[in-house]
Amino acid sequence: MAQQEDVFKKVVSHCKEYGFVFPSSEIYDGLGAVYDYGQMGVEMKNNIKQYWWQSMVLLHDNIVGIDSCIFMHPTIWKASGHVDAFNDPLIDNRDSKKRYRADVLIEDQLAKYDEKIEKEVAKAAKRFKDSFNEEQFRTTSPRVLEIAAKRDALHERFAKAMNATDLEELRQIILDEEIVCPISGTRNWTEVRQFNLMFSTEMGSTADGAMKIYLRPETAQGIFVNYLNVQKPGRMKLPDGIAQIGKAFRNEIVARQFIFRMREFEQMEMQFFVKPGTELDWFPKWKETRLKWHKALGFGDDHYRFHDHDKLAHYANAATDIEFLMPFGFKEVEGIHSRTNFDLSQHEKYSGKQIKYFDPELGESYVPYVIETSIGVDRMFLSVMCASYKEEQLENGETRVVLALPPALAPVKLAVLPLVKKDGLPEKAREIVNDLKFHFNCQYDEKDSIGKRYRRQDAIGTPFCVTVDHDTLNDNCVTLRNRDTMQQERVAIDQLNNIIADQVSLTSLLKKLQ
RNA sequence: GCGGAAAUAGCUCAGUUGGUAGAGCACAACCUUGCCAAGGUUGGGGUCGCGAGUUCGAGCCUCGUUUUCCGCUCCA
Repeated sequence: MAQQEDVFKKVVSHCKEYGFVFPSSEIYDGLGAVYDYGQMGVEMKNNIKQYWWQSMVLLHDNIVGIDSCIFMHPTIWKASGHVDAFNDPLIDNRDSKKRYRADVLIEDQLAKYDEKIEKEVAKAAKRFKDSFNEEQFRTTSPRVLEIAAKRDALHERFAKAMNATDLEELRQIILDEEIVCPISGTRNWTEVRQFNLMFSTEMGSTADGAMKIYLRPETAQGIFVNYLNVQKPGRMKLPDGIAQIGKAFRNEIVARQFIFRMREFEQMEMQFFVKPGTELDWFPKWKETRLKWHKALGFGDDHYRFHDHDKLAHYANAATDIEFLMPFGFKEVEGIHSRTNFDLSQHEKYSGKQIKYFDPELGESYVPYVIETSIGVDRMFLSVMCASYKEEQLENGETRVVLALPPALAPVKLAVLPLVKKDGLPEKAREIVNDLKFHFNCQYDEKDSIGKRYRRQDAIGTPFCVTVDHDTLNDNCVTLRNRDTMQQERVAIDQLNNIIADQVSLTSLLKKLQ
């Protein structure tokens, strides 16, 4: 494990050293949990996004894409539940250093009153045996009534405090109820603090006319609110899907582990709309479809597993994660959720507009059910980096650092290298670059020894290198070197595009999905 | 946000009991060489995370602060 985390550290510094990922605003000491992509990183990230987009939109004739805005009407986040659910009142115990949600502590306390009542009932049942009338006992026992009264009073006080988001009152409740920390057993509590996980800003340039709006915490809602806008002009029939790639923002309390959890991140989400009652048939289909997409990258099937949720979110009736084996363990990369008709129904309720699909076969309208696949671009990027980073022992005893990226995801596809920096070889190499640069990303490098240049390309994952030597000037052939095998073969310059383009294109990956 | 550790060149690090910064690699130019991290010469790059304090003098001591890492906590 320690060795594995060591690998993770190496990946992080490799990312910085070779222009993949930098801490944001680094010259100003950085900004917490925000990272920028560099010249290599952006190419690879774009390739990942293309792979996903094409697998969704090109390969499924019933899935289309959209690009909705980060700014959306604030009521959308009330409807989705984010305004309530993303606001957690938290409290720390000073002795155990543990942090709790204040509302959860109080809810536990409420449950304890119920337990007390049940205990009383059980005790009485034991005592009176056959003559015991439970219903009567519950409604008349002074002991039970006293506990119930306390419980109801607490419930009312709690609900009032939550409604008003009165943090001091929440703390006072915890003190009055003498709630103790389950770990330390003490009542040494800090203040209750509100953590709003949504970023907000103001729209409107004058102070009095400004409206508080949020930066979206997920891209999904942009799809839901546009469902009929897309479905109608597309004359789309259920089941149909809408895909979107875009930024989302969450003000995480603790954001760590490099780009695994960032405050500004990018999602690739697809919402698949189905007939009510068929959603649990579609759910396993999408699980398999998505797993296949991951496995096609060739990192090994043992790097993936499903993690089915036992505890479901309020909107879901089935949920699973696709987890990837990172150096720090299996971690969620993608979520697949059966979201029922929760979101569309909520938007009907809050907007007052109908969001129904007219089913021509049934001759009736209904709110579609939704299967969601949601994958984090940055997490995907990190998993690709971690799985590709290798330190190889060579026969001559040296180690070489190589990024064994799937060629379709590699930022640079081909490096063209003149063996020496004279005798017309650089000019010949430039010619090759100028011809092939229209087809894929090429680099030209004439600095340092040929071996060193190969290693530099290995470090950024370039699948192919072409070397121009003196013979090239006569026979128009070059040596083509393979990154993974380090084998070389002599090929004609006019064959290069044919040989390379196919192997580095997304098409080769996408065909595995059929 | 709490506790622990750390912060010196692009990277990895050294820097003695306090005396105004070094190495290797990397980078740039030139020479030599030419198929798997070659050699030589020269050069660029650091107000030692930031701000105070102690001191004649702080990379080093004290306090504060920021960031990162580990643990806790949280995670639609």
